[in-house]
Formats: sequence, structure tokens, C-alpha cells
Amino acid sequence: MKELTKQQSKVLACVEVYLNKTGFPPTRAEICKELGFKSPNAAEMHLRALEKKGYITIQSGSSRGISVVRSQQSFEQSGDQIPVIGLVAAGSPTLAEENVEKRIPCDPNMFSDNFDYFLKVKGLSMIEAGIHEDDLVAIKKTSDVKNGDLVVVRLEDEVTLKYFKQTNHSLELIPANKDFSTIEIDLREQEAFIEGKSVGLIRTH
Amino acid sequence: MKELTKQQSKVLACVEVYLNKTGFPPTRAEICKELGFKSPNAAEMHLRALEKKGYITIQSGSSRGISVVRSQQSFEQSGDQIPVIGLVAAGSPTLAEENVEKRIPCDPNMFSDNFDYFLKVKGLSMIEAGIHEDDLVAIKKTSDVKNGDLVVVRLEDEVTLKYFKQTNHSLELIPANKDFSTIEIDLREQEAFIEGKSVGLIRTH
DNA sequence: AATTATACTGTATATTTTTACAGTATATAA
DNA sequence: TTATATACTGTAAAAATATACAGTATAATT
Repeated sequence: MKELTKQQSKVLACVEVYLNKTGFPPTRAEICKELGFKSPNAAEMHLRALEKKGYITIQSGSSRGISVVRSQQSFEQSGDQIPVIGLVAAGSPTLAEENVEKRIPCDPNMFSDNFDYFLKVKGLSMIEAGIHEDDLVAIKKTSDVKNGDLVVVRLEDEVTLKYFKQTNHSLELIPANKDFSTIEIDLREQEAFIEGKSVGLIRTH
Repeated sequence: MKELTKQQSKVLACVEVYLNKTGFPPTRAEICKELGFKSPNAAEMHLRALEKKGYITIQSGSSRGISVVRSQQSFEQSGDQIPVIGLVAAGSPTLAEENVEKRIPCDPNMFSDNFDYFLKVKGLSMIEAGIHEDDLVAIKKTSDVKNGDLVVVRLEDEVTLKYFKQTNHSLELIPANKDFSTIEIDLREQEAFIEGKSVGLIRTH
């Protein structure tokens, strides 16, 4: 997906907010009014650019004929179909279509903090925390984590779900199963990517 | 909510389908084309009726200024605010307002089976099934349960969440914690109300 | 120094769209 | 029988809207 300029981003946000508020897209003139432009052509140009970059489609000749194809803040707010990503041993959990096992209709604000996707749990390393195989852990993409948080960490090509504990250069990834041992990493020697943290869990009975 | 005439219902469905397909509402002329009317006024009249009955709002003077307020089908799928009921020792879990601890925005179809409310778990009797205190168990109201299902049962004034097992006149309510013992009931002597069964679980981290 | 991309103003016009008004037809209720 | 509600056709005008064209200005590349 191509990057948006600041102004294009503003226009897209404006369209999304308007849609959210009224249920139908804005006209060029309304976008101008909202963003302070004085010519409808200003909005027109930005819309054309957004169309060219694949964020919206414009139905030519139709009033308000704007469809938002890809929201810029994406699925985070639209409360619809949240993707489920398999916790595979290799590679980072990305939202690329090929990694999406399925989608679940639910609201990303159902937990205290909103979240971006579900991670399907493999293995028993967190079972004493009541996290079973095939449970779906709701992950918020962030690198802002605290000690004690349940986090998704990528070490080289391996992705794991563990409790987080960091002291100076030492990172500990702590399981909740006495048969597993804590992973200790010296951050001066090895990189660790924090993909996100868990804000909740769901399980189908 | 007032009842719709057949034609009004058709027009509302047409608007919803169009919105779903294009992302913006139809014009009067487009509704006519879709439903075979020959005058834009036909659509206009139906829209005005729909507005008067509270199904849509029309922004006067705006093209395509239609907002669907209440979708005609399915208030069940609109994935909104699911009540959370505390698992209190006394009384049946009802959806009466005074028993609703809070509401969670989510879709009742997020699990394999749809459900009616969340029950907040008290105690540790199911901990070996990975069900912790304060977990929210999604309950579908039904008395159609099988052995092995996780069910909500009311015994006199006590409500409990346990595994279900019935043989003839004997009902066993089985915990998932070796420190708790199975509740055995002779149904000829004592009544047991099956309030529903669990179809899923959520937990906030 | 010239080119290109971004970001607009300002104007104009063809087209789309809303919306009012004048009718017709039919079934149901008073 | 006379209203009254539903369900349209047909027309037309005013208003809303998309969209093309002609410019201006500025910062970043080449």
C-alpha cells in the first residue's frame, strides 16, 4: 500500500469521520468546508490521489460516490471481522491475507483496551495462566509493554507468547507451566521484537 | 417500532443492499430502477414513510442523504452491547437491569453458536478447565444440553456453572477442580433448572 | 536553473438529485 | 357512499454536485 501525504491522510480521515457520523460520504464542498479549503477542486485532487493509491473508489458521475476500501486506521475501529492469525513458529505474525486463518465478528473495543487481531495459541506453555491450546488471545500491536504483561515477542524467526520481564539488558520471557523454562535473552547479543501485548482472550466451547 | 408495509419493507431492503454494495445510499431514481418504479416520487413517498416510522433519517437537501437508523432484519446480528450477569449465589441469572453488571460491545455470533449474555465466574471450581475467577462465560439460553456440556444450572436459589452429566434420574454437576466434589442430584427429589450452556469464554488481561 | 510534485484558488458548466405539484387507481374503513 | 390510506405515473424546476479548465505558490529534485 502506497504511503499517503499529510493532506491526503487528512482528507481520508475526513471522509471516514463524515461517513461514521452521517452514514453517507461527503461531497467535495463539504470536505473543503471541514478542512478549510476554498476550492472544491482541492478536495477533488486529493480524492483522485486516494483513488489512485487504492484507499477509496470513486463512482464517476454519482454524487457522494465515495467508497472507502481501506481505512487508514484499518480494522481497529470498525467492529467487524477481526482476523485470527496462527501462532506459527516461523516468521512474524502479520496481517497478510495468507496468514489469516479466519475472521471473527466482534468489536475491537470489547476488552478494556482495543486490539488488532487474535493470535491462536499453540502448545501448553501458558496453561497455568488458564491459556489453552487453540485459545484466541486478543493482541494489541504496540511495543509499549510493562513487566508482567503477556506479550507476543519475535526472536529471529520464532514467535512466542509469554510473560514479559526486562531488567537492564536482560529480557526474560516467562512461561506459565512448570515443565517449561524461562527464555533469557541478553539484548546486547540478540534482538527481540515486541509485536504486541495481550488485552484479552476468547475461547469457543 | 411501527410496522412496515410490504413496499416500504422492500424499499428499506433496497437501501440496505445498495449501501452494503457501494458504501453509499441510493438516489430516488436508483431505488426506482431497482424496484421497477417509473417515477422518482414513488421512492420519495416510501422514504418519507420510512422516516416517519423511525427506520431511516433523511438529510433534507442532500443528495443520497439517507441514514439507516434501524435495520429491519435482525436486531440480533447488530453486534452491540451484550449484558454481563454476575454469578450470584442466590437467584436465577436474569437479564433484568439490576443484575446487569455492565455491557460489552461484541457480536453474539462471534462464537460457533450465538449467545445471550455473559456470566461472570465466581470461585475456582472450574479452574482445571482454564476457567478462572472473573472470566466471562458466554451463555446461550437453552435447555437442550448434552452430557459433557458446560452448563448453567439453578438448584433452588443457587446458580452454578459445571459440566453436565445425566443418567436416568440422576444428574451430576461436575467441577474441574480436584478440591471440589461433584454435586449429585436425584431429580425425583429435587428440581434442577437448566438455564443455558456455555458456548465460549472471554477474559480481559 | 529547470523540472516535478504537492497543494491549493477561482470559475464555470453539465449533470445529478431532490422535491414539489398534479394526477390515476385500488382496496379498506367509516 | 364517502373518505382515507396505499401505491403509484409524469413533469418540472430549483438546488446540489461533479468535474473540467486556467491559474498561483512553494518546496524538493535533478
